Amino acid sequence: MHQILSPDTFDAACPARALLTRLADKWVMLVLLALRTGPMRNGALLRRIDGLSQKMLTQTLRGLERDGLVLRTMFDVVPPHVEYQLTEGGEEIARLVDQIDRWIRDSIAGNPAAGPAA
Amino acid sequence: MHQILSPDTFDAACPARALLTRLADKWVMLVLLALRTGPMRNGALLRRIDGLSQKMLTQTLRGLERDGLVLRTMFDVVPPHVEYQLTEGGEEIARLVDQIDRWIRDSIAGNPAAGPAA
DNA sequence: CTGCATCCGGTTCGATACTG
DNA sequence: CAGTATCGAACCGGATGCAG
Repeated sequence: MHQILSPDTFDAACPARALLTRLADKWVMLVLLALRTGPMRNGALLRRIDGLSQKMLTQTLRGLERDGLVLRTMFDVVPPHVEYQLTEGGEEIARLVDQIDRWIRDSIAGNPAAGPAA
Repeated sequence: MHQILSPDTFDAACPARALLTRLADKWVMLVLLALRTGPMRNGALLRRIDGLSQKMLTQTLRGLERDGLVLRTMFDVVPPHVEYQLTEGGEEIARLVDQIDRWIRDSIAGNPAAGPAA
């Protein structure tokens, strides 16, 4: 277990680090942000996130599902209709990711030339 | 520019998304967390973050430096002495990353069996 | 519409050896 | 101690084709 304010090493075997590592992925972040506006279908996510392929979307959603951050709801109709939404935990994380995103955008707005650097 | 609460797509060319994407990396997150305790040397970071190679550390630090989140200080002595520390912006981001980390650890502590899922 | 299986090129990454 | 250079292996990720 790694924790701040202690001299502990960040053990690769730590379950918390494993999860953090899974979240540390660009598609994961973008999907979490996208889902903040509400439940969405596969196609909608695909259309909304530029550059995201079907393969990576499915893979990302499955991972988020396994980690309990996203809920998948299947409506048994034809043609198939599937919706994805954030769980409570997912919303918590997504909120924090959004804060990072906001900080970045504010930061860039303030320094149009470069990144966050002065 | 992508932003929450708007129907905008998450444009791959958006500078904010580019930066978010760079932060969405496991070593970046871990290094930011590690540096929260204060300035650190190359070797210390290497020792502290299990599984981190010299190559990836350098690469990660260079990236964070370019984005203005980490400051590199070189003391001109032999043997060489270099210290890395968070900038103001770096601390902001690191704080948010730490909140994600905390949430994860609390969540796991509450549900030892599985992940964040209920 | 949703999603899986396969292929395969590009990138990443770790190990090692070397420099100042 | 800090960092670079090189190389081969592993992984990632997109394209395509197929299925329920």
